Amino acid sequence: MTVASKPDGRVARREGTREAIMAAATDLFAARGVTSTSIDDIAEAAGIAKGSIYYNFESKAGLVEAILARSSELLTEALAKAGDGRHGRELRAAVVTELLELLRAHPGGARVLVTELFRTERSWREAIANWRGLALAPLIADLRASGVPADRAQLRAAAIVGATLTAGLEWLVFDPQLELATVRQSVLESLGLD
Amino acid sequence: MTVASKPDGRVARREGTREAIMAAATDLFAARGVTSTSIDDIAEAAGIAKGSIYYNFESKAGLVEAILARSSELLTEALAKAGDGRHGRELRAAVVTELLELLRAHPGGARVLVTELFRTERSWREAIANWRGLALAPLIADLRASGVPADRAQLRAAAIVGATLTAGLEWLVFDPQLELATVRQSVLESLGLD
DNA sequence: CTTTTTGCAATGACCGGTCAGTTCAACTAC
DNA sequence: GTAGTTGAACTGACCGGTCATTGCAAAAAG
Repeated sequence: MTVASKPDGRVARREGTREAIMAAATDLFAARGVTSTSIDDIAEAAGIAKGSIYYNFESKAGLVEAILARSSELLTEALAKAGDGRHGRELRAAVVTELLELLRAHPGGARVLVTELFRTERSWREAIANWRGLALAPLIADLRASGVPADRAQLRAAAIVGATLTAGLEWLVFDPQLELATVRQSVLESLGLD
Repeated sequence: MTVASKPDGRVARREGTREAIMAAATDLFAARGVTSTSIDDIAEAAGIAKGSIYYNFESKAGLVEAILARSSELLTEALAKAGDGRHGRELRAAVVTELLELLRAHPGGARVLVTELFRTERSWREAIANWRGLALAPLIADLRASGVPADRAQLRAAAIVGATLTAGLEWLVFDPQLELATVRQSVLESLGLD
């Protein structure tokens, strides 16, 4: 082996630290909030030195943006996958399923995203707004294709995603022993999609 | 006068200061988050002295709890009113209407409540959990009366309230020019209650 | 194969600034 | 007189960001 790719073990090392930092930061941000989490807290939780955080990220805001960017990317992929080849109720049901699976795989990222979604005086506000538009695009497009006017489609998309995220967080934060299928079924019933 | 109650105009004066502090703090907390808002910011925004905040509230955490308590109280009242004498789909539709009206009247409080809802390492976490159970009680009770098992009723209540709050915040934060009726109709359609 | 060099990655003590909370003497409305 | 308010001054803890220094893996030289 070894013919093809990565010749340098250093990039792997650095990638490892970046990953450890982001993972630790995501969990702490989710539990305490961004501002209540210090860089020292993150360094300690990640088991690396404070300086390494600033070696790998420009600033605390940069770290937050990197985390939000990845969460948004995953969200966009999930909704794109749900929309692929589906329409109407079937598509909306797939959105619920994909979102819950994503939520289970990355609960911390979702919590950070949700808490930052409606903040108006944060440096990364604009970035979030853009990503949200991108992520919701497939769902909104399908609603519009079904004859729903633009502003209403936006609201309905928000309601569908909001219902799923809220029930999903309720599940993961307060009743993590429940099965995904149970949660899925409940959300579908709530949305009249069962 | 003076027979029955108010013996002193000073309590009204003090109530005014308390109100001004809570109003200013709520707006700032909603936009920037609790930890990113300083006591000096609040005093300046409220047009009162810093000392008055500590005369009227025990601490910053105490102020936050007072705000969350009032928001939760309003939420409980709204859901109780929606549940009064109604059942099934009619009740759930009334929940949507009451919540949106409450949201329009107190957008800041709702935003603070939502962002703190899923935090797990805050001093007021327990208080929020209790208030939430209390507020959702009428909705959950009706779902259970319709034959939904306990854990599912909890999830469905979360989904219904989550859908309404998410769409409602979308409305107030990003499209405040829309009519309440439009938002209401969109949420009802999303929940299959139209 | 062994030794030396190179430069990326990681470190943690440190600095300047911020903020919650305290104190208090003067002032105001009742 | 007294409950409530003011605003400035102060403290001590904490926090984001910096930087001189060290560690270390790979490349170059022998």
